[in-house]
Amino acid sequence: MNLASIPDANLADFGAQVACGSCSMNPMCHSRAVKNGSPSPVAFHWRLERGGKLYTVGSPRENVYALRAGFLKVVVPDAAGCHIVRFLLPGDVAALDAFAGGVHVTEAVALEDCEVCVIPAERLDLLAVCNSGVAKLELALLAAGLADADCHGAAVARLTASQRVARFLLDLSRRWGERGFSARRFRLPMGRREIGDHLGLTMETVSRVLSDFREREIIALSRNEIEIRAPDALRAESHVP
Amino acid sequence: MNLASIPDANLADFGAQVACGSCSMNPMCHSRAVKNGSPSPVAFHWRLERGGKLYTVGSPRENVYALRAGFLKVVVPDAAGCHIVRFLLPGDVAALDAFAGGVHVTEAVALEDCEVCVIPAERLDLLAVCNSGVAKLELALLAAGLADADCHGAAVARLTASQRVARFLLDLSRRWGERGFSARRFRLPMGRREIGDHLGLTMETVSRVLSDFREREIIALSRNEIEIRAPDALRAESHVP
DNA sequence: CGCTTTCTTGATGACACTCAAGCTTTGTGG
DNA sequence: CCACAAAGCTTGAGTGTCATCAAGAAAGCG
Repeated sequence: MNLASIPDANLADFGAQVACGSCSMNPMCHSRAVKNGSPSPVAFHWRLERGGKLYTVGSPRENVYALRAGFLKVVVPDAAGCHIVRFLLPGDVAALDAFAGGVHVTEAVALEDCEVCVIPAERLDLLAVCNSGVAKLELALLAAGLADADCHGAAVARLTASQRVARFLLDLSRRWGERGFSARRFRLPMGRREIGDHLGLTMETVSRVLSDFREREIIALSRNEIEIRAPDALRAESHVP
Repeated sequence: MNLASIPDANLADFGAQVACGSCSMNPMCHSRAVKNGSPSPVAFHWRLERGGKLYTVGSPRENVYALRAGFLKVVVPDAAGCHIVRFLLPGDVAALDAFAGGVHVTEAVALEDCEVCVIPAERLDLLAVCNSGVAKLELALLAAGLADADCHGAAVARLTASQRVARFLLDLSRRWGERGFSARRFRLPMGRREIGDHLGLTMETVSRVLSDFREREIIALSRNEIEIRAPDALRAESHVP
């Protein structure tokens, strides 16, 4: 069954559904091979409760997932305190990290109830062999992830706390915007501690920086939601002086 | 011309030549398609002087490179001070970052005189279409790079200066070992400042940590060379207590 | 040999972490 | 519906690690 054929009623209780149009996997779901009768890449959908894990460290590569609704964090349980590698929004793809050794080196945890499109790895491999467009899509997704990771590493290594938080907010804003949602006002599905775990800061520091931005009227905050009042000020804050 | 067919005399002045056997691209050079008469992936070899750039930020995707001799640093010129994303040793592959947008988002600079196998992107794409093993190799290389980047990001975000330096040394040691060189005693082709730019530290801090390790007889140092005297102590130092 | 570059070492200070307490929101059971 | 508990957030005070500034030593290079 293809994504487009899922009746909306099944997802009625999800607020932020992604249109398939802005999903990273979209080109694959609509590839010529699929139209010509190849099995659809999406085997089925899966619900995941808040706190549930899509896959864990060490588990074998079985599926790739397109996040349809909800939010995930991708975690490296390496150091004490668990570093959060990235947050995934609807339309993002998870489980690309097992292409190397056939085993996951990270784990993906639901920040709230999620729904994902499950794409069996075998089926994906089959599609990639038949269709070079799919193979290129895989490469592009991985390369984009690599570029993001490198950029994030650079930021965490060199920037001050305010710069990191400013960047983080701008990044989230951009990604929401790319999906057709408001880039000025959006939900923050992760807690302060999780933002800190992502940016290499403590919960307290994140809270202090956000309070500072609020006092300077750069942002407005309500626990789980944020409004960016002065994007330019935020950009100025995020750059090296 | 294939790698194996290059007479050794051409490379006589390179000390640390990699055996093709330990090159990441090895499976591709010896793929069935190549044996059956497909064009060899390596179009030609290229020399690069110390300080020269293999590719720069914004340049289009033209080639992929296998580092045959010498050392490279991969740099994100994003922040002031230029963050060094990773160092490449002989046998490593460069220029994988342009698969996403078709444009490089990093640049690769030679730490000393280098020789690289130049693999035209078109030829690689062609091979990947014909041979799913090559396609899988590309994916595996990218996924491994992604895992490394995530892991490095986590380390830089959460570890102390000594922990980061210890990890860096152990990582270099492991990689030299994997290539058949001594994992106990090896060259440090990069300067202190460059180590710092990689680890998110200053030159001075790197120097202090190295001096400390030397005083504790964990390592022995001579500017460009290092001997790891107590690997276990280094491992202990690199872990979170 | 003098020059430049790189590395080392010291003193000082800033930024973010730690510890700690109070506050707000969320969830649960009577 | 309220009271209470639990979790998360905010804010403050003190401390430690690492950056900064600065000067001197060692190594490379013409």
